[in-house]
Amino acid sequence: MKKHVSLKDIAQRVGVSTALVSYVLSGKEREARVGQEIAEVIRKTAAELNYQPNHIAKSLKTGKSYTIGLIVADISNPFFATMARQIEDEAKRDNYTAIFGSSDERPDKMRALLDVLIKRQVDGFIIAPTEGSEDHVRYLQQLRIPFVLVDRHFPEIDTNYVCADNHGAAYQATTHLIRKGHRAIGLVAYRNQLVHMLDRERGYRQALEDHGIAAPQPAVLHVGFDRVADDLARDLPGFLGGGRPMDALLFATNTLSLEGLKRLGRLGYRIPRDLAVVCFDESDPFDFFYCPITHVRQPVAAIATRAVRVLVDQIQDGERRAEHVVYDAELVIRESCGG
Amino acid sequence: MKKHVSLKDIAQRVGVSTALVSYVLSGKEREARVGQEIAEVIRKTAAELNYQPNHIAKSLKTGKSYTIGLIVADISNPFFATMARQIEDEAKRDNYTAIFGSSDERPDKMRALLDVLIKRQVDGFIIAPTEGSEDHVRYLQQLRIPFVLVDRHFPEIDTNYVCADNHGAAYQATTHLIRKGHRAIGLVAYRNQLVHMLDRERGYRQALEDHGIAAPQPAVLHVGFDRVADDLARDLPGFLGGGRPMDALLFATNTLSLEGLKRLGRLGYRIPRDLAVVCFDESDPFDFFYCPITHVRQPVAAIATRAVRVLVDQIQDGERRAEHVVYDAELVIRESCGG
DNA sequence: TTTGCTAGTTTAATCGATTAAGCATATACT
DNA sequence: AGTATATGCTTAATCGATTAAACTAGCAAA
Repeated sequence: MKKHVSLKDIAQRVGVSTALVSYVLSGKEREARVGQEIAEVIRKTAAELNYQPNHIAKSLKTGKSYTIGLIVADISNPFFATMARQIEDEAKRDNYTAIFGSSDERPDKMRALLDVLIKRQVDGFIIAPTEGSEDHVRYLQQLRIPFVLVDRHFPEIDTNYVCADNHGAAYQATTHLIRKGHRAIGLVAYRNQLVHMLDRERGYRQALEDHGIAAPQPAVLHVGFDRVADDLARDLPGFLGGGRPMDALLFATNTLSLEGLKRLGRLGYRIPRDLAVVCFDESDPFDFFYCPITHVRQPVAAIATRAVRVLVDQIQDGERRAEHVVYDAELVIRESCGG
Repeated sequence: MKKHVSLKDIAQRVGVSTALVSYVLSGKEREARVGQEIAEVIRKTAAELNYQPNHIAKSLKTGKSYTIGLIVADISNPFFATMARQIEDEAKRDNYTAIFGSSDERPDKMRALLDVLIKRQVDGFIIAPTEGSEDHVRYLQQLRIPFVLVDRHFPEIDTNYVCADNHGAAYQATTHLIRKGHRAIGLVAYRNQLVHMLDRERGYRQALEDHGIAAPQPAVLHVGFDRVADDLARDLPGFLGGGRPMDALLFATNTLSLEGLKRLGRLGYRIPRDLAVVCFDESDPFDFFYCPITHVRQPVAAIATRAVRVLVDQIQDGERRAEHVVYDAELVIRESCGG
């Protein structure tokens, strides 16, 4: 059992040059004017030997790996896992395959992943960039490697990006809480400067302002990415029960939501009786909570498929200008904001 | 801005042959007796030019891609997403990178994925094989491509595998239900012949038998993988309320659990009052359910890291005999089985 | 002076596929 | 007959790195 069947093996067996075999098997027989009979023989022999072209050799020669590097914060986070799946499916349509890596929201890890994948000659990247990774993004631009940012992006850098309308989503969620009669509405967000997080905060504040409601002091509880549970345990009680007690909370991500809901339970809050809640993202628990949770559904599938499209377009035409795609998010109304 | 810096560029700049550069940059300067000064110059120049070795060229020459193909049922399923993340981290220790693909439990898709990844010259596979993919597994054996099966395996084929003790886990879960006083215990499982599913069923039956309890008729509700919600909607009521009504259910996977719990809610069952429940796998909702769910926690991290270890060992020594690793699962007791 | 060794470096083949260019031979056209 | 064109196939360079083998000095020993 030979380890690998190459063009050469087929060529020898048929008694022709490897060139001819290559032409036939890569569908160039018309352009290369290959004879009908010999083409048939070649095809048959290839099938007999179960020839599998060596994609690596092809890549080396053509300079195209048909591989997409996918860098997210954490592939085990359902938000990114779902996105990964959609990207996989969409990429397959164009014969692309994805290699993934998790940055854990750390710019150094992100950079390391970029370098590993650049060495592997990926044709382009789909990236949920970490905070403080502006230079790494510029680095990709210098190298002229196509990429699309998803979920977040950097307003000061002109790049492709595909994301949800975070401002609008937060605005809508906050407005919903206001309509339901809540006035002391707090936001629980990550302590970072990424635009998706800031937009959520801005959308939230804008909604309060537009409805003539003063933001609580403080209005936002900032939580560290890698210490969500601890920070919430320490800070949530004070945040909720400050000068003027909160009567509603908006959680800015699925992870924050889950930890927050757990903590609220331990603190004895009943939802929506003691506190109304809206969460960002989707999460199975939202449906299973004793009080189903009103949440902001991001169009993950649309973001993923569009990101692939934009990337593939960019790969095929490196000169095309950056695309900025923003999808509306949807407020899924359940029962966590009261009647 | 040059697209790519190669060994040649460095060689020209320094005024030596590419061989020398290669020796220095791949740490072979001792064996190749490269001069100290020139080695320094080469290293400095490489750094200046930000040289990134072309991994593809290297792979072509060495025949090693340092890439692992990961094939699971669905990367967006938290069980597999978590596994993917652990595999990513463990593989990185040995400089391996993972390419993933989702089979959707379909053997044809699995085969297609195998072929795509074989063409890409992955050094080995970690696979959660689909039902009916025995021939594809044998195909890998014929090609002498190292692989490790995870989660499931084929008893009749001698391969590496790493999985949980499904029989023991189901036995333990069922025994727990019995101890809690339940007698009419049903199992909800996928309709397939994969060993992990059969083992769960066998463990369940064995526990009943060992405790002198007759299995309900029917004892198992079989559900199609791609029609979980529909099948449950149609069959669950009859299954529960048959001749002798069920007083406890064991769900064989996380997806079945979630759909099952939803359906039970709609049917008006209160847990554990009307029905006790134990679920397989972990899932965020289990903690958030109005009645936290007793469940079987599989050692996903252990399975993933061990699978990588076994695979890497196999890659390095193709002759080593197949390893069979079975990890105990843990019953996490919550409140869904009554006091 | 010749031989032998060592250190330092280059040469060139190789991995497997792609593809421009070249070389025959056959047929068509004037 | 002589030239042009089409057909069918091969040659050989190439992608970028690896590495066995060859080569060149320089120096020591005999």
